[in-house]
Amino acid sequence: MLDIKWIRENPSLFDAALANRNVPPMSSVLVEIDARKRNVAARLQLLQARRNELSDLIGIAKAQQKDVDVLEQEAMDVKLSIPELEAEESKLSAQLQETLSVIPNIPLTSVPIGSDETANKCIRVVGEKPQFNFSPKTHYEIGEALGMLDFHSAVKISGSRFAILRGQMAKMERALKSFMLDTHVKEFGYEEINVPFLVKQESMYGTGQLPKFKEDSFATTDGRWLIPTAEVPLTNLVRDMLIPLEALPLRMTAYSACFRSEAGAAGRDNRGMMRNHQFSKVELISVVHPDDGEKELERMTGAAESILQKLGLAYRVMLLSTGDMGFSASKTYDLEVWIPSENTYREISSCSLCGQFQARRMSARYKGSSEKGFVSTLNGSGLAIGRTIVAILENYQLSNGNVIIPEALRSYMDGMRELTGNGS
RNA sequence: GGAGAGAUGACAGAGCGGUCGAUUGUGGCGGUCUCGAAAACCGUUGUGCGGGCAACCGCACCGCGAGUUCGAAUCUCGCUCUCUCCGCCA
Repeated sequence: MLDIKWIRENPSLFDAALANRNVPPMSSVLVEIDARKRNVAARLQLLQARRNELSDLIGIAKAQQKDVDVLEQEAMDVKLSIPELEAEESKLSAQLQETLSVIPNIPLTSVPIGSDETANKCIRVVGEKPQFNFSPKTHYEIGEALGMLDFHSAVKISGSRFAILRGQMAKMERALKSFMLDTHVKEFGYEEINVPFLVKQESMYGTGQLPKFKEDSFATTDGRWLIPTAEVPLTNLVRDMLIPLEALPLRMTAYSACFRSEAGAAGRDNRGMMRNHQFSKVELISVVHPDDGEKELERMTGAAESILQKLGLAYRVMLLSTGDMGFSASKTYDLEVWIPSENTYREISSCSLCGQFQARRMSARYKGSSEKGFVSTLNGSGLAIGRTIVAILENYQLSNGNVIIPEALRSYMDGMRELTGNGS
């Protein structure tokens, strides 16, 4: 949610920013609604003021046992003209609110301008791509050959776009979860949190999934939503809170399953575990003073990168262009990991600064001795576990079909050095 | 699922239908005292919106939504949520 006051004062800046996000200009509509609303409110308030004044006078007159007929008559007249204006005002407020709630965040000036991902800017390329003296297989070929990735059973049980991990690979998923959480807690000072995977509508609204993107997520029969990311429950921890300035920054990390309908993804990544309805992810959340957002984004991105570095995976950091960013973001770095079978980099983490956009939606504020305001929120994957497994399988594959387990993970896997397809 | 209790300011906790936007305590801020600190004492301290250069003024807000009334935190109804007890259950 953007600040209508800011839009009112900077209509052309606002429209220019929207244009960069492929959204048509909206300032004139918004300013118009806002002006009408304030006009109605001003008239309403005059009537209310008179009504309150008359009520006080009646109270005083009655206490003095004076005649109140004239006063009561005027009070009655005033009273009757109020409801119409009230209805008008709440209608305009709702209209303003609805219009604002589907407008995306404004990109920071450091974000490259462009209409889609082709305008994204590569910030750095890190790590060594593996060299193979054979043609590298896809992760699903490797996993199925090892008997550890079972898509047939997944289809039988749940349908397409699910995966079942078995044996050593199931263990690896569990190891990755612990490894990532431990790293973020011990090295980067995040608090480990265990969150619900079902949330209320208000929570989805707070982080920006609703009302605009309801077709992207799954709803339950009792009106709750399956979280598409742990960002939702984690960030909503500060909803309706007034946080003491000295408590900032808040840094939290959580593992969760994530559920996405992938409604618009027909035909993309149909095979394997790149794009499933359910996947595992370790999420990072920061809540900071609004001045500290960009600095914190760098820090958070660094934390996510450290996982890739420890796992020895080659990756690059992309600064997303204005046209490729998510709804709530004002600046986003994607981490893209090297995928040998596709001979390309694929997204494995997305770290976004949302500024005060989410905080305004969910009323998350901070208060210091001499200042107060909406906090700034950030979220980032650290990392998507399913895609991390994909990357490990492909980058560490051997010609005999086995897969080397990255050293950083071995202590979490009873010292195991390779996925062999034998035993569990 | 059954029965009961409750939702008030950052937190705790009062509040006969008429200066109640709200007593009080804690916390915060400022000060007195002190070499300094603690304690004690004094003062101050809600949020949002609108108007004004400003001092300031107005409106709304005591879970949410309706209603009664000239006037509602206080009365009525509906909803939501929380808590306690019983039952069931991982």
